Amino acid sequence: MRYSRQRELILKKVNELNDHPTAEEIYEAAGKESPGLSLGTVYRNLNMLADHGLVRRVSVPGQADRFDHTLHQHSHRYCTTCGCVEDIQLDDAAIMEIVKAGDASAIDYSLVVLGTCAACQEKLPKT
Amino acid sequence: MRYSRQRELILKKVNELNDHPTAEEIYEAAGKESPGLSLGTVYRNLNMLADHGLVRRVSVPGQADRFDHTLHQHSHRYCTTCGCVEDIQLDDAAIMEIVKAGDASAIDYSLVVLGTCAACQEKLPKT
DNA sequence: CTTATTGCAAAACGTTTGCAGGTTT
DNA sequence: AAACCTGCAAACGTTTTGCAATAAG
Repeated sequence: MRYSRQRELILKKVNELNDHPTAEEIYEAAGKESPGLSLGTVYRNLNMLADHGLVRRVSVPGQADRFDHTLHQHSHRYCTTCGCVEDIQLDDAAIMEIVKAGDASAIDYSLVVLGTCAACQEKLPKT
Repeated sequence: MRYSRQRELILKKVNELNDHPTAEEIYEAAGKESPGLSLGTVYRNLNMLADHGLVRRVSVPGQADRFDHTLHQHSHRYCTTCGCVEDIQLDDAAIMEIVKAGDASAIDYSLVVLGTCAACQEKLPKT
């Protein structure tokens, strides 16, 4: 992979926007710093970076893919109220064990939990 | 939800095609039995059926959604070689426990394992 | 008779791709 | 100079939507 200004910028933005930006959001953010940047380039680079393990792709059912600067295996919660995506801390090693018990060929897994984020839980008090 | 011939047929096809058909595949199959059926109607009905819990939507990263007649919680394997999707038997209760431990708000989860299906493992012997 | 549902076609959406020109090595 | 990367725009596959016509209750 040859160096390019655009790729460096895109990677920087994925790290800066440490929520889980979509390609579109990365495009917006990076475009301010590099006018003329094209959305196609953002997609091409995100794919390359993901292939090389420099960012993680987070696929949320029914949504645009998101990109995560955190590289180690971890799971996500999709908030069914506001639609945000956040990292959640699960015992991923234990899950991987269960997964391997059911399918020895497993090399990875993607786990998205449906739930409610902290912010939305406050807004919907059920005291 | 009012009765409709098309909806009944679509539900029947999801049950008959007990692999994990996409909307397109259901459209093909149902179209033979009901010429003039439109793809839009298939999508509308699959959404309705899924909302009412009569079918399950299976979202596989980067692919068209698939629909599953099996209603209870269960996980899937996406074969990284041939791209097929199959049910896998995991200890889902144990996973749900781990999930709830990490996120008390969890109401459901979607777990897709990346691995190799039985057919592909035979074709790639590593004896 | 009222309202849900249909077929159709157009469009929305996220993403990929072909190409000609520019950049990196 | 060769290979890679870019911007642009067109195309892609999937899914949703507006509409007038039809079917269900």
